[in-house]
Amino acid sequence: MPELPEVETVRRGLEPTMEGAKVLKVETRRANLRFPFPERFAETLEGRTIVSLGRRAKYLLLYLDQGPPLICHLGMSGAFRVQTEDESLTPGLFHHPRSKLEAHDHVVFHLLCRDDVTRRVIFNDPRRFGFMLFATEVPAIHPMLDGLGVEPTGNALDGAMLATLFKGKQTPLKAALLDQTLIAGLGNIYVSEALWRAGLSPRRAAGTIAPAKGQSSLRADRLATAVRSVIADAIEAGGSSLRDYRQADGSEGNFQHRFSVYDREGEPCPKPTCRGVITRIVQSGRSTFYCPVCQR
DNA sequence: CCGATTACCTGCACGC
DNA sequence: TGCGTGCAGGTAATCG
Repeated sequence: MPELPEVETVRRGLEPTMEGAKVLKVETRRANLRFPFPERFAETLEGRTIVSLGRRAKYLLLYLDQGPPLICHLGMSGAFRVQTEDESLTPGLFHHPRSKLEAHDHVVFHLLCRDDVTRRVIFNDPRRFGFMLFATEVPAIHPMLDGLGVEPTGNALDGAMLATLFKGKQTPLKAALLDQTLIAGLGNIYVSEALWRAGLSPRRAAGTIAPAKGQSSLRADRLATAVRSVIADAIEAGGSSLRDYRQADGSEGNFQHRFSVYDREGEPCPKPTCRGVITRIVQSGRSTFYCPVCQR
């Protein structure tokens, strides 16, 4: 489900509830998600105060007043929702620990929030590709985070850096952009969108965006700009809501209405002067959407 | 080492 | 209505 913009939206959505909250109790309703929960998962969290919420690529980080941060990954279908005690508990079931839980609610955090109200933050993940692990150090060192590439937020990623990262690579641009060790946070949707904005074919060999000797790095510059802009636009729109994905407050993101090519097979290319038709191809087992006319 | 494929899981849309 | 098939935003293990 969530690529970087969705995880950032989740982080911002949870922040008012979780930042400064004390963890009263943690329930896990099965032994594992993608991986087993860490040893003493609940006990380690209970009694702690959540100092702040961070994000690295598609990883959500809960910084605690003591001990290493909790690393959360939403996988394909993970989502958080917040319940306030008053509205969540059915009369007659007051304080019943299982009230209002739904299928695939795997983790329940009982929190005493800064405003002195008790709330529950519930992690739901039908496919269970998500996971929760403790970092081994503060701020957030973990094998899972080692080797992650540059964030496509901010200004660090520019044409020169992209050209260097992709230099000599024969692999298609689609695969190179999905490689989290190069750029961290892009997923299947935003790779298609960024390549359309850049006017570059997903099939083009990644190494060929580098400028020839003495030439300007036009392609690399265009691609870097496209990646940064699509990520920034998607964050600003609150991410994309597909299928069952919702923001933590229950509202939907808006960016799915602004897809130029993703899931638009057969539609005309939205580029004003282009007569192309959006085409779906499969690359390394996953759908890519692009316009074969204006993306070269 | 590299890149491509498969596995992990459930739900849903679709065709018959 | 039911059943089989394919597909879905993730990463990691395996294969050549």
